[in-house]
Amino acid sequence: MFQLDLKSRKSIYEQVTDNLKELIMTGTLASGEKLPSVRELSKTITVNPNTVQKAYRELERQGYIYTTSGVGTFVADVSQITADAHSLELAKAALDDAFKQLLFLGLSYDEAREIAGEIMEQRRLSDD
Amino acid sequence: MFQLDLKSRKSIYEQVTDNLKELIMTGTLASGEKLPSVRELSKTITVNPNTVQKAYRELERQGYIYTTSGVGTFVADVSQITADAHSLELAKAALDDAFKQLLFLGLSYDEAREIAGEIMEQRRLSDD
Amino acid sequence: MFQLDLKSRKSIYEQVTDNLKELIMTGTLASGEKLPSVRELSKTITVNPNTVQKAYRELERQGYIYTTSGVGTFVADVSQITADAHSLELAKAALDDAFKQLLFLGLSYDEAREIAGEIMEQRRLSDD
Amino acid sequence: MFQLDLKSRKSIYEQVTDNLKELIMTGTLASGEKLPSVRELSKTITVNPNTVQKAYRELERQGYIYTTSGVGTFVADVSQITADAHSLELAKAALDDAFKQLLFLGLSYDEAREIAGEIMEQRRLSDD
DNA sequence: GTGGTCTAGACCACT
DNA sequence: GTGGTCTAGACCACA
Repeated sequence: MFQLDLKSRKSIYEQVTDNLKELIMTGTLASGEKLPSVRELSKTITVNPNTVQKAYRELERQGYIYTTSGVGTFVADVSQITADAHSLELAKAALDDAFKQLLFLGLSYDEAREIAGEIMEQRRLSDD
Repeated sequence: MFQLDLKSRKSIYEQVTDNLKELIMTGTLASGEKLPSVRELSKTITVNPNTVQKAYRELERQGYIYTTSGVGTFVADVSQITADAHSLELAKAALDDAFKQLLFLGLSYDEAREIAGEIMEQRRLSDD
Repeated sequence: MFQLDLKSRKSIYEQVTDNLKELIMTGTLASGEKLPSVRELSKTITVNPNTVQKAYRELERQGYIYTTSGVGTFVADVSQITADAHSLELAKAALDDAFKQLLFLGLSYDEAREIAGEIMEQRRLSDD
Repeated sequence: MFQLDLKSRKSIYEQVTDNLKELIMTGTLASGEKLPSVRELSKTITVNPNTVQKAYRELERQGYIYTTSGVGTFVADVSQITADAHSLELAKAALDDAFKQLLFLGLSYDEAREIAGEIMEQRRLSDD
């Protein structure tokens, strides 16, 4: 389930965040479902509890989960999630950047476009 | 020319690297052309010389520029640049990540795909 | 362990890099083992932390070590290391150069060849 | 004749020195023969005169050439050149270093040894 | 003038 | 605690 790469330049909490976000958005973690506790998850994936904590906080801030104090953390109703302008701009910039990376690697525009197409195609089934 | 954002998550030297890479790959800086000296550029963009140097070094390592000791730094023959497997994987992962960001923002697959298409289309003209 | 020569033409960070590379490739530092922290090593060998960092960064780029953010630096799986064409050419050129030096010192071809043989023989035991 | 690589990390004066040394040691420039003047050579190979000057000084210091003031620079009797202990140690260290580079690139000992053998074999004909 | 290295000291994000 | 970045200022070799 969880794909953590300690050798990656991405910080661990970010990887945890992304993993959970993916599980939520693909419905593997259903709306209203209870998430494992911080301590539990940190044991499962052998990561510092503070790191998991930070991931949970981040997801809550972004509206993907919510916490009922003393009870636990639960998956929010993701159908309500809507792109705020700021996050959208960030995501667009990230995509532009990534595409630029492909181009600047020496690929032709068409090659880069095809590779991008393949990558996005693989996301078609797993989402939405 | 140079777009530096001190608040960005991207480090300064990385932004300098990317800016120069873009200028080189779009031909604004022609092959063989002399780059501004480290000190000169550092003054122009009001950044520490060490930071500029780090960017230059990175670009040299990646084959975009070369240095003649005591003379200066020059744009390499970018037509020879070829994507090594490792960098290609990184770029692909970055693109996948960025596309995921779009999807997880609540956009439908088709919406995300269209936005991505527009972004990439804008890169068609500026590059080869 | 560490042989640093401040008078050498080789820069310090390069000497640190080479020293560590040798320790890694000979197995003295085992795969997965934690390297001393940048600050720690810098104290041990009385060198500025930035210098050590530069060495670590270089080793990471070359695949000998990897970093887990906030945790530390570790020895990578060196059995996976494979010579890229560019580095191989550089190494070959360096060897050709060194052998030329011997010849140009006035030694006969056979003398130079014998000396070279002895030097390389001494590397047989310490490496795989 | 002259192989200069401005993109190389080797300084230019060093490359000039090595080139001349090779021409001398292979007999292409015979003992007693007059070398081109500094200004002349600097024009021929389009290099700063100071750089050529430095190369000549270095060669003179090492005994490969001698200058008769006002007359010109001449090739010395290289059969008399004999390896001083210090230079020999330096050359040996360089060779050891280069061979280590090969090994640390992931090559097996035997592979490295074979590559080294090929490189040195190519020097057999051109020298001595 | 050029790039390259080193030190000292500071700040940051992450675990 | 960890690594990563940045600044300031200095020194060096090379052209």
